[in-house]
Amino acid sequence: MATIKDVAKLAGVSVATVSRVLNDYDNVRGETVQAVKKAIKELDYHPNFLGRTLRRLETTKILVVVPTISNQFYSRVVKGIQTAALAEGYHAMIAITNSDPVVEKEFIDMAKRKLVDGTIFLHTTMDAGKLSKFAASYPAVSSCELVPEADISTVSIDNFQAALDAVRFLIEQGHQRIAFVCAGELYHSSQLREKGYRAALEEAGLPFRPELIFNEGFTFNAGRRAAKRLLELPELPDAVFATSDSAAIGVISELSNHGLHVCEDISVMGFDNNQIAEYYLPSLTTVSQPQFDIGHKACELLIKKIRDLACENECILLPHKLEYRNSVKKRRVL
Amino acid sequence: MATIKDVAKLAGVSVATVSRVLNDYDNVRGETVQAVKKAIKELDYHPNFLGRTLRRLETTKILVVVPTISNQFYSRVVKGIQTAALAEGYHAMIAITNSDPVVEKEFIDMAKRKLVDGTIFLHTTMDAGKLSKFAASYPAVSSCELVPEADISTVSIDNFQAALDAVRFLIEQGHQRIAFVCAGELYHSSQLREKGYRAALEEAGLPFRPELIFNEGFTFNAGRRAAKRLLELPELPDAVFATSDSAAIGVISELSNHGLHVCEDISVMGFDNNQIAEYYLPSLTTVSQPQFDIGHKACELLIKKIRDLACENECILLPHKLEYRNSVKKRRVL
DNA sequence: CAAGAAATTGTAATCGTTTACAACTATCAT
DNA sequence: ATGATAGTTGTAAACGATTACAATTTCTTG
Repeated sequence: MATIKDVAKLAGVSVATVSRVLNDYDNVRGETVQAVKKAIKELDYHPNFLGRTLRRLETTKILVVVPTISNQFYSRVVKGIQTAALAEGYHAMIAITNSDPVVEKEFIDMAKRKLVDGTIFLHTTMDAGKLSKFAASYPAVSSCELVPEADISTVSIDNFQAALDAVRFLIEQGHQRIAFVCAGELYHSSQLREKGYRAALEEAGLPFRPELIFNEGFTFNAGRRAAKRLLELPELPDAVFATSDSAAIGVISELSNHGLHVCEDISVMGFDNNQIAEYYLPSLTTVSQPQFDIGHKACELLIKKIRDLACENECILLPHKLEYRNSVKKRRVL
Repeated sequence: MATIKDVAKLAGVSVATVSRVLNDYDNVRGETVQAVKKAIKELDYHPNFLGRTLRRLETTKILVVVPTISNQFYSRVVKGIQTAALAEGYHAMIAITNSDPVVEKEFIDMAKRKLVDGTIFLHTTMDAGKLSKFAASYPAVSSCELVPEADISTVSIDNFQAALDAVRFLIEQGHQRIAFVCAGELYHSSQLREKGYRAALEEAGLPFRPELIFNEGFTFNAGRRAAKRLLELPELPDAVFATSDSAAIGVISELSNHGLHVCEDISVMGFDNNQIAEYYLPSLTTVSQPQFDIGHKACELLIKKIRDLACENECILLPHKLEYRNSVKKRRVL
C-alpha cells in the first residue's frame, strides 16, 4: 500500500508538499501540483484517513445508535440524519443495538475512543444519569425515544399532544370505548401517549377503563396479542388506538382472523405513518411523524455540539399530523 | 481529554506499561496493574482507537454498503452480517447509498483510506471491471445483488432455480397465463429470475408472451404500475409472479382497488419472504431467501479475505424455499 | 553472597498524516 | 549590489497509541 512518503519520493518533493496538494492548499507551484498528482495517480495512492484523523483529532464520522432497522420508522429518521450529515461533510455510521445494553456499550465505546465525532441516539438503554454524563463529555443528541430528565439536546414530536389529537379524532367520529395498545413503562413516548389518551377521554367526559389498556409493545405481534386479549372482553371496544403502525396492523390482522371487519365493525388507528400504513388493506388512519425532519434536525444539533461542546442544549418538538385513511369509521352525517 | 501519557504520569509509570495493562499483557506486576487501573479510572480515560489503529493498521470495522434500509430484506441481511462480525470481534458499519454512485464512491473511499478493514456490497453501482479491481486490492465481498463476471467472493441464492421453482409451482396449481413483474436489466437477479420464469414455461410447453412481462422494479409502486398496465390487457392473466414482496403487495393493492379478489380471481406470488409477506391480507405465497444466513456467510467470507487478501474467491449459493400461503389459488382436487 | 535467569519496566522508534516554522528562491525597489 | 517581500518548499515535531529492544529489578541457586 502506497503511503505519502512513496508519493513524495516519486514526485521528488517532500511529504509536506504532497500533503499540501492533497488538501488543496494554494501555495504550491502549478508544476509541482501536477507532478504530485501524477505520482498519486501512478501509485493509485489513497491517503490513509487515520493519519489525518489522528493529527487533526477529528473523524468527520457520526454514529447513529439504533435499536433496529427492521422498523421503517427508524430507517426514515436515519435517512434524514444521513442527508444532513453529508451536507456538512460528515458521514453517518449506523450501529444496531437490538436494545442490548452490552452491544450498545460497545458502540458507545467507539465514541469515547474517538472513532467518531459525535453520537445520535434514537433509543438508548442508558438511564438519565449515564446519558447526561456522556453528553457532557462527548457530543451527543437524543432523538425519537427520549430519556426523561436527561441533560442532552433532543428532537422528537410532542407525544402527549399527538395522542390527544388522535383520540380526540376518534371521539369526534363517535367512538366511546377506545382501547389503547402501548409499550409500557420502558418507553417514555408510550407513557406520554397514554397521558394524551387519558386527557382526551377526560375532556370528553368519558370514563377511563383500565381493562382497555394493553401494554404489549410496538411490534406486529404485540398488536396481535392485544387483539387476542381484546376479543375476550365481555364487550368489544368501538376503536383501538395503537402506538405504532406495526401494532395497529397486528391488531387488524388478528381481528380479521376472527371475522371482524376493520372500519365497519371496529376502528383502528396507528402511529408513525410508515409506508405500510398507506399500503395496507385497509389503509391505516394514523399519526404522522416527520421522520426525515426529526433525523435532519437531530443531526444539525449534533454538528452544533461537535463544533462547540459547551453550547446550550436544545429540546426541539417537531409538528405531527393526523393522516386520515380507511381504518377508522367516519361519523354518520345525519 | 486524558491520554495515555496522563495516565502514565499519574500512575508513575511509563506509557509502555500503561499500554501493557490496557492490552492485558501478563508481564506486569500486580501492584502496577492496580496503580494503572486506578489512574485510568480516576481520569476516566478511554484509549483513543486511532492511535492503536494507526500503529496496528487494522480497524476491526467492516463496512456494509446498502442501497436502502427501508427494505426489510436488507435489514435482515445486515443483521446476519452484524452477528457474524461481532462473533469475530469486528463491528459492522452500515453505509446507505440510495444506489447513488457519488455517495457510494464516498464510502468506498473510506475503505481505500483504511477506515475499515473490509467491505460487503449488498448492491453496487460499480461495473465488473471496477469491482474486480477494488476487490483485488481491498478485502471485499459481493452479496444479494451481484455483478455478473466480477472477480470477487459472492453469496446469494440461485435466482434462476428459485424463479423456476416458483413458476413451476404456479403451473402445477393450474395457472397458464402467468405475468412476470421484474426489475429489468439493471438488476442481475431480475434477469436470472426471468430466465427461470421462461424455463418453467418452456418445460411445461406454455408459450412465452412478451406482453406479460412488466419491467417496473422492486417497489410497492412498481407493483402498482404493473397491475395498472395488466388490467388493461384484453385478457387477464391467471397469476402474477413478482420479483419482490413489495411489488407483489403493490399488485394486490391495485387489483383490490379494481374489485379483484386475489387468490379467488387471480393468484399473486412474491419473492424474498419479508415480514410483510406473512402479515399482509391475504398472506403472501413467496420465495423465501435465507436473508440472515446470506449476511452471516458474506461476513465470514469477508473476514477470511481480511486475514488473507490473496485467498481464493468463493461463490456461494444458499438454498431458497417456497413459502406457501394464501395469495395463490390451489388446484382444485377433482 | 555472587552470578545468572526471570520478571518487570522504560526508552525510543514507529504507524501515516498534518502543520508550525525555518529555509530557500525569485522578484523588485532602492 | 542590497535588503525586503512574497512565493515555494523542506524539516521535524506533533497526534496517541503499540512494541522491539534495552535496562533495570527481583528471584533463584550453587
